[in-house]
Amino acid sequence: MDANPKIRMTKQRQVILEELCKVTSHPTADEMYQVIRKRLPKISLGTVYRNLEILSELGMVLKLDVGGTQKRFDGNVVNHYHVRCTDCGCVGDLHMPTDLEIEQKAQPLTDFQIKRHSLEFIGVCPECREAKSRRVS
Amino acid sequence: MDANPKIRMTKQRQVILEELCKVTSHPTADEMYQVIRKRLPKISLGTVYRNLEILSELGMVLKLDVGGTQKRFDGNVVNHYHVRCTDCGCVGDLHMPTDLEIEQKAQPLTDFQIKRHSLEFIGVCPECREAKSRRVS
DNA sequence: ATTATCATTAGTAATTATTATCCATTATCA
DNA sequence: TGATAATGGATAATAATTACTAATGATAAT
Repeated sequence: MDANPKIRMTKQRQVILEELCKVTSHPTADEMYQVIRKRLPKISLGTVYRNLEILSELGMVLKLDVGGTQKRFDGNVVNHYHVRCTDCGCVGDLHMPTDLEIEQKAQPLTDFQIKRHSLEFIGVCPECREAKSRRVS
Repeated sequence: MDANPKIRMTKQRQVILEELCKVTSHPTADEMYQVIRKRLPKISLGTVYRNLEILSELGMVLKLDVGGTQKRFDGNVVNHYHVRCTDCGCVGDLHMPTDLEIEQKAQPLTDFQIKRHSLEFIGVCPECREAKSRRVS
């Protein structure tokens, strides 16, 4: 294994990147797999995992470590915040300027060397809210 | 299974709560298991998981969904922020007033109903920083 | 006090998400 | 063209967590 291997943009890798950039739903690896399979029926789940990992190492996609059991992926690499639904676990974007000052404010309060921050809002998505109110009435 | 079962403060449950409140290290379930075993050698890992879950549902401890592969637990239920080390994954507290305004600012920008937010700083802990500089020199 | 009930336990099996391995295939470049 | 390295698909392995089960111990009712 070379330290700096030549990256090939294979069909599989390209389709994964394309499909991820198409959506704003922050899919899990398995959700990606289901979508990709429609275009490449022979692709394996391992390939999806491997390529999402590689693409995220290259900085072409974002691997999100938001709450829940599964990692999620984002085709939008520009720094932004997220909202997660407590009920269904879905994740949406929250387009609000990221606060860089807060890292400066936090730095004197810890002996960790702060590199970045991640802010996640937690709430209920419209669909789940709708489902809840229907249950009550 | 009753919808509202009577919960008993068993020895196991109490020791788990005690030991978690003693530390500020935000241990994983397995780390808790290792500590508890010193006092209750016969306890099983499943019991630790089950009780941490129950205690967090009761609001007596906090289940943290910070990055990394394992969930972490916190005996301090007062809302506060955390710092996570990119290298070793350890988690520290960051005692800075939590910003409630930010939820109000974010609300108009999403159709999710925001309940709370979680802010995590990401950096390098003193130990790992030390280890790094030693490797260079 | 005795018994019936029910929460809880330890131990183990099962599940879920992810990563690693193996070998055939394909692309790249000398 | 032929050598070499990257990649893919299939499958096995691993890690973290959850579910299941029979036994145990507390609680409440008689």
